[in-house]
Amino acid sequence: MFSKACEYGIKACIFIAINSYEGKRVSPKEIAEEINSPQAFTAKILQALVRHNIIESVKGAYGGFEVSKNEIKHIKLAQIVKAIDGDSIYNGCGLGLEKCDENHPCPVHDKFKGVRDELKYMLENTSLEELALNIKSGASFLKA
Amino acid sequence: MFSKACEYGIKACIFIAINSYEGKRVSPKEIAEEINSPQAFTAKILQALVRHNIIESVKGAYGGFEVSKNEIKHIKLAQIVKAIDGDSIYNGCGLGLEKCDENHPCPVHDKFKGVRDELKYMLENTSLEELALNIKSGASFLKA
DNA sequence: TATAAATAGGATAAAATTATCCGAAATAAA
DNA sequence: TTTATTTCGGATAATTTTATCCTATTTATA
Repeated sequence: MFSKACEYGIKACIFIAINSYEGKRVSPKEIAEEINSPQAFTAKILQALVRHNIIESVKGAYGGFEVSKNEIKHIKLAQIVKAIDGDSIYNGCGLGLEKCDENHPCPVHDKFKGVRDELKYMLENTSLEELALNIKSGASFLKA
Repeated sequence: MFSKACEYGIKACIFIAINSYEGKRVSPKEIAEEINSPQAFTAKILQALVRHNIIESVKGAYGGFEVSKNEIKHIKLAQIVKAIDGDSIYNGCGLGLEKCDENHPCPVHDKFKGVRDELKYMLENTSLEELALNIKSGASFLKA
């Protein structure tokens, strides 16, 4: 469904958000440990998220990654997914046709529409806040 | 969503089904042309589909790939997808956790449930027959 | 039985994704 | 201003996925 990079990106954002609530910046090292991901690879993904203005980084001593406390509730899963995997999950054809739309549908076009729309709705309506709070309360987990 | 191999596999099955209705066997060459895929790679996927008893192959002169006419309506997309991509699309965690279930859910576990169930329902209830008939009638297309 | 036409399958190669390493640049604090 | 800390970014490597090539094997027909 999502690439590894995207999975790491989502989990990283959640962990960063949790710490940002408490005014704490976190390093790629801490993040990688907490979400069980390769550190250097995770760092690359964090860079991409910074470039897409989803999270912020502060260089130098006492630096790290954070996300604006006010933004946490406004950041949706869709933004993170789009930043890392692009929008093929929304717009791409289920069978990989270059051109696939109502006028020239692939064999599963209509069948997929419902699934895709539900996925899209879910991604666009799930906020980082919601996911972070569930981790904090122990209702969900970032690693096995 | 699906791997390239799986996309090719689904399209190949549809084309084979269409021809099997008319008692015609088809070669990897014809298939690849019709579904716009690399021929040798497609041939490998056909072999896998044969091993999974989804399609049949006949070696030698006048041979080719076919699917039993009576089976076409009973073959579901789910079988093809499972044969090629495995069942990670059903059972795998959306965020890649080794262990992710009701008791130890990843952050998006519940959110994903609906999407995954709908996808599963769709794959299990869409028959090769239905897809093949839509291609025959010109309602959908195997390539752009 | 010989021949031509097909699939089967092993060995590689190319491309994309995932992952690692290391030095440069930035920054806070001593 | 120096130092320690930390992100940035380029280069490279490993792995997986996708793709190609070539030979062996099978089979219908002449």
